[in-house]
Amino acid sequence: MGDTKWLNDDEMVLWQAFLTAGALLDRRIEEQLKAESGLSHVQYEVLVRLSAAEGGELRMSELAADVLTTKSGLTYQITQMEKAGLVRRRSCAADVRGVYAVLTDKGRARLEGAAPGHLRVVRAHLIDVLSDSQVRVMREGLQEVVRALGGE
Amino acid sequence: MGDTKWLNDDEMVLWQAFLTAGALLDRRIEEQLKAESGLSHVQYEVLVRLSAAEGGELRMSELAADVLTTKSGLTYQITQMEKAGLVRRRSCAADVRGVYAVLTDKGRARLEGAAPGHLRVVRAHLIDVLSDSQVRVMREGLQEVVRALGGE
DNA sequence: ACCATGTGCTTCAAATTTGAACCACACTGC
DNA sequence: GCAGTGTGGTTCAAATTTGAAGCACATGGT
Repeated sequence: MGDTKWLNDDEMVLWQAFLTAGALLDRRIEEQLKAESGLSHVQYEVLVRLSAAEGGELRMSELAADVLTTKSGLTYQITQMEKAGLVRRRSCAADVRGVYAVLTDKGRARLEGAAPGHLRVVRAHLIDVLSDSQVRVMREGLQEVVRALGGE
Repeated sequence: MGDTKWLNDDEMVLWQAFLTAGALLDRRIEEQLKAESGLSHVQYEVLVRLSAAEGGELRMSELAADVLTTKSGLTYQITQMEKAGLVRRRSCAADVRGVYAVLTDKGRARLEGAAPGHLRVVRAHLIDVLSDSQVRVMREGLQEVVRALGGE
């Protein structure tokens, strides 16, 4: 199979910036969230998804897919969060194997406490450094990338 | 400290797509690299940086910064890679505390073997799904984000 | 009803990551 | 010279992630 198509300068820089931005931003978010609310980013995302869902509950598998983690990874996190009282498990009536993760009042409160600070970080380092048109173009580009990766 | 400035639709979608694209792409890369070359993404990046450096060697701290990992994280990886013969350590003449990570021939060969496959994944899921103008805008936008995060 | 196969979640051990010590040395100013 | 502070790397234990099994049940076809 033939020659490798290397990246040109723009492409190279884009790829590098994509990796760097992702890593640094994640780092900041992780720090901020842990310091200010005692949550990891995954846990925060779990709370977000649950609070947005009907009745504040979701099946484990769906939640795992939503927060982009593995099944076993989610099992671990939900166990932690259950110990912390942010979430509880409820078994599914229709399917005995099924499990719902349910947001508790404490969980919802924690999310509400954490959201503003989290938002500030996302704004400060991502959204607010971009112009409206950059936001639009990047939104479309990234959606395309997600599509290419089979993210629905 | 007043009200929280929430994200509008475009911003929300951008942020979500950014997270999703990053996570999914990383997953693909990790799989592909491990399957085809027995490397993790971090290890691949280490090889890339070393091969690009003068004499194929870099100080541990600089390398850690380059590949966006922590000092202890790099120590661990370099130890693994040293066992695999991809890299070796050399102590620094000027500063007794200093350590260089040095690329071995085997390491360079491994990188050369891995690069084409890796490139293909990056192209297939990121670069080639974007138009030239999207690449330019996203490059600039992401560089701005990196700057905002203090990535030099 | 029954078997074969698939699903949903958990469990397990191994690999990796994290962050806080820690050690040995470099450097600065006194 | 030398105390005080900073740096470069490593070490350590704890937390998390990963992927392969495993388990118990659901489902479709016969």
